[in-house]
Amino acid sequence: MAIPTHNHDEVKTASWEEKAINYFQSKGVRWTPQRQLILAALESNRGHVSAEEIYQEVIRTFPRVNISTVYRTLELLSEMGLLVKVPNQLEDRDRFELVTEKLHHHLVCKNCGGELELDGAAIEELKESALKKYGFALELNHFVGYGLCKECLAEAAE
Amino acid sequence: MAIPTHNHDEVKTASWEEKAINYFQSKGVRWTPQRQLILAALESNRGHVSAEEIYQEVIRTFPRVNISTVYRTLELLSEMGLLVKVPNQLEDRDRFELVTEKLHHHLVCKNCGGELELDGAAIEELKESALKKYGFALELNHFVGYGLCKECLAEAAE
DNA sequence: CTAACTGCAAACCTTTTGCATATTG
DNA sequence: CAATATGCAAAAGGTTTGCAGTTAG
Repeated sequence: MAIPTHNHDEVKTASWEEKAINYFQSKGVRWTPQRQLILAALESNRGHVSAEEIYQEVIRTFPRVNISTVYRTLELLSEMGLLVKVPNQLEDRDRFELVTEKLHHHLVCKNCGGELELDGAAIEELKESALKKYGFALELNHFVGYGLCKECLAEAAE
Repeated sequence: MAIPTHNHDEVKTASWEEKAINYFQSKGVRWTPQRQLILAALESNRGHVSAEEIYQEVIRTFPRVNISTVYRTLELLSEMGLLVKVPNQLEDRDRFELVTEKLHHHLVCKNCGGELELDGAAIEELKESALKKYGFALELNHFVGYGLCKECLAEAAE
C-alpha cells in the first residue's frame, strides 16, 4: 500500500510519528501505512475520539482499511502506553486519547459536547482526601466530568 | 402470575414498595409481579447491580421472567428518577442503583471489587472549583472512582 | 374490557476473532 | 523469506425492539 506524499498534518504529527516509529521499531512492531493513518487521525483530532471517528477519517484517504484494523491498532497503542481509553458516559462506545506528558482531566458539556481541560489541583485534593480518610489509593489519571459549560448554562437560564 | 406470600425482604423493601406503588399508580403505570421482583432485587442488592445480576436473582423465584423485562423495568425506573445508571469502567456492561435521598459517591477497588462510600465534601469542593474557575456546572450526583482499597494496597506493597 | 405489559425471538451496535492473503523488514 | 499485519466475514456480548398473546385495573 502506498503512502500519500501530501500529509495535511505534517507539522503536527512529526514528533509523534517519530516517537511512535522508534517505539515500534524497538519492539519489533511494524510501521504500516494503516497505523500511520490511524495515528495521524488521533493526532489531528486531539480530545476524545471514537474508533468509528478514526475509521471515518482514515477511509477518507484509504477506503479499503477495515475498522478491525483500527481496533487492533488502538489496542496496540494502549499496550504500549501511548493511548488511554477514556470514560464515556454519554454514549455506548469507547473513546480514546493519546497519552501526553502530564496527566489531564476534562469537563465535557452534555449540551454542546464541548471539552474543556480541568486544572489538576482539584483532582489532587480529591485523591489526597480519599487516601487520608479511607486509605484508598484513587487512580484518577484521566478524570472526565459531565455537566454544562458556561455558555450552555447561561443559555439554559434564559 | 401469582406473587409469593413469603417475602424475604419484607421489612427492608416495605417503604420502597410503597413509594414505588404510589408513584406507579399516579402515573398510570402498572404494578406487576415482575416489577415487584426486580425492585426487590435492586433493594436487597444495594450497590452497583447489573441487569444480568437482577435477572439471575429474579429467575431464582420465577424462571419464566425474561431479561428484556428487566431492561424495560430499569428504563422505566430511570425515567421516573428512581434509578440511576452508574459509570462502570471495569466491565462492558451497565450497572444501576436505586436513587437515595442524599447524593453519594463510591470508591471501587480494582483488585477486590469492594465498594466504599465516599464522603461528599471532597466532591463538593471539586464542583465548586469547576464552577469558580471555568463557570462549568459539573454534575456529579454519583461519582465512582477506581483504585486500590486500604487492604489491597497493603497487600500490593508486600 | 382494553390499554398496558410480558415473553420470545430476532435485530442492533460496538468490539473481537479466525483465517486466508498480503506486506514489512 | 518468514514473521507480522490486514481485510473480510462471521461471532460475541450487552441491550433493544416487534409482535402476538397475557394480564392488571
